Amino acid sequence: MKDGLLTDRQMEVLRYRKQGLTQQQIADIISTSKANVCTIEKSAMENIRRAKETLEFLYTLDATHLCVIPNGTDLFEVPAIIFGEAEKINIKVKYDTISLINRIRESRPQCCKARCICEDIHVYITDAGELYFG
Amino acid sequence: MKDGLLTDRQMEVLRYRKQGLTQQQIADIISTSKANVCTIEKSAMENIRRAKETLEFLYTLDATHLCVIPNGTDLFEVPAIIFGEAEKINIKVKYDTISLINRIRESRPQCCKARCICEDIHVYITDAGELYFG
DNA sequence: GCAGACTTAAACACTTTTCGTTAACTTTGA
DNA sequence: TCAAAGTTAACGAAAAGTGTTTAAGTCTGC
Repeated sequence: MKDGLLTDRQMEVLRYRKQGLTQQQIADIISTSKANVCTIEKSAMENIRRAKETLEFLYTLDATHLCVIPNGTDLFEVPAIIFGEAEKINIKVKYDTISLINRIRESRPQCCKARCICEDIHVYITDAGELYFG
Repeated sequence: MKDGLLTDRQMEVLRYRKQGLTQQQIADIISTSKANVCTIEKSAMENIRRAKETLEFLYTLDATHLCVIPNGTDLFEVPAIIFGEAEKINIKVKYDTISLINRIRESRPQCCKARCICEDIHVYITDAGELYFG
């Protein structure tokens, strides 16, 4: 039973990158070429993308795609967008403005720098008005 | 460039399952054995587990290692340990005692037998006080 | 106990992924 | 413009994942 999608090599490279090392420096440390470090990093990112998409699929199993909150949106404007889209398809969102903002912050902490959404957020909604952020 | 982690076969089976069909019924529809449906479903769940774990790893990348809760610790003593360690580095944990215990139980169910932590748990924390258990 | 639903293990052919090389290419900052 | 950083393409070998089958196993409700 393996753990995640990423191989040891991929995690190793990502950690070094997070520390700010260049591909060449990492290549020296792990004794390979910088081209190889590049491809390892690239396939790691690809795996991360696939992991996200896999969970998106899960949500779509019992929810429908409502809208996308674009990168750069003010967090406080998000509820109005979501309420508007939900109204279009006649679903009542089961959160009020405040608790919706809290849900987003809890659900995607890495997307919320202060009041600014710093990453596109896909919003899914069930018939019952439950929301998912992918 | 493939999309998610799940194969077409795996998504097919999950969709039928969501509709409430038995493995035998699905086997008849897609013309194979029920044992095969079982293994396909199982590997789909395994892939979903791995997708989640992959994203968890991502979070630990921008969090710092706070401490280790040693195997054998009483679950109810954990919050005090974490609050203490976080205070040392001047970060305010964004959970209170009760919700912290719940977070641990949800996040690492296999580590909590009754009130006893039965596996070392590495605790990570972000500047914002968000916690991850690895 | 019995039937139906589900799980498991071993084995097999097949496909995909990974890590690595070399060599040429583009981007970026001073 | 120069050097360092990063990317890309083509290729190979080894490893891992997938879909299948068959046959045996567990678990559950009646």
